[in-house]
Amino acid sequence: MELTLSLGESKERSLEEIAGDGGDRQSMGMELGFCMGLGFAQERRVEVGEESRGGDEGLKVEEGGWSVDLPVQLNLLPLAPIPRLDSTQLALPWSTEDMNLETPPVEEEEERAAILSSPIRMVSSLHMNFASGGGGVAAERASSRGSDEEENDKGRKKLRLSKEQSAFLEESFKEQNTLNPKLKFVLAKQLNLRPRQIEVWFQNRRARSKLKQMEIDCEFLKRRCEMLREENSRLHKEVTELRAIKSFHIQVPPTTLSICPSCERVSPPASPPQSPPTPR
DNA sequence: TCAGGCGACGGGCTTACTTCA
DNA sequence: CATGAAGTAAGCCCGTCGCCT
Repeated sequence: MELTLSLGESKERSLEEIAGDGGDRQSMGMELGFCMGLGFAQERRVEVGEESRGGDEGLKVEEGGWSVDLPVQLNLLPLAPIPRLDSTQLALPWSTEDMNLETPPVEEEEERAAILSSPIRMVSSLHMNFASGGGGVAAERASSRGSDEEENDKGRKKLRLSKEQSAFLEESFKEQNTLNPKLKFVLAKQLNLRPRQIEVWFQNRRARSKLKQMEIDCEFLKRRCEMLREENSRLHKEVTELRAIKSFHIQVPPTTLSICPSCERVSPPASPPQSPPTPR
């Protein structure tokens, strides 16, 4: 789905341009991308790839929605594509599915390297061990989930991540909303979850973030639409007035017209036509 | 009891890589 | 050796299910 909205006459960028050469077309497929021009003098731009990135951007996203300060052009863009690591390059010695967390397969050094190479510095600074009871009941349930699943193939086990686990993942997501294989395994190990769970969490998080962003954008567009409607009606009124003046101008010879010094409007001559024009 | 949140899953698509004729 | 088709693996998105609060 590519939503393109264009209002007004300001110059806009096409989605193709926005996507750029290096854009990941696959992930672009469902990204919300639109460009809205409103025909004002300045240009502002908001890039949306993650949830509500308020701050220094031209448009601030607040709890209640957008704080509108008359943007001219709004471009919602996907984040720059993040290069994926090939799993074969990583030479991971364990299966990507059903990893046995009881015996951590990541070498300490590898893990350290993954952490350091990752933009998620929180990972290294927090480096919690959720396996040692820090994760609470959910973590315990999570740790025993592997064997549970083998016993219980038919029904999917419902797991609630602990607050700590959620917060940790949230921090990771803020830094980078996509996973590379190494990071996935590092997070899985640190949170005592399966890599698949990390993967699913990120997928769901992206989906929900996108949904939330769309709601915000929708709200913003509604407001803009309303503002434009009001302006449109105001301009219509002005046009009507000008037309009335113009038609009057055609009927009355210019020599008989006068301009009111106070309101600067063209006034018809006072009757009778022989008398000098009197300002209104 | 009901609604919403959220973890989990399956299916479809794309991309990168490998194999083979 | 170069090349294109077919196969495979992995990741992502989307829609949905169903448990839990």
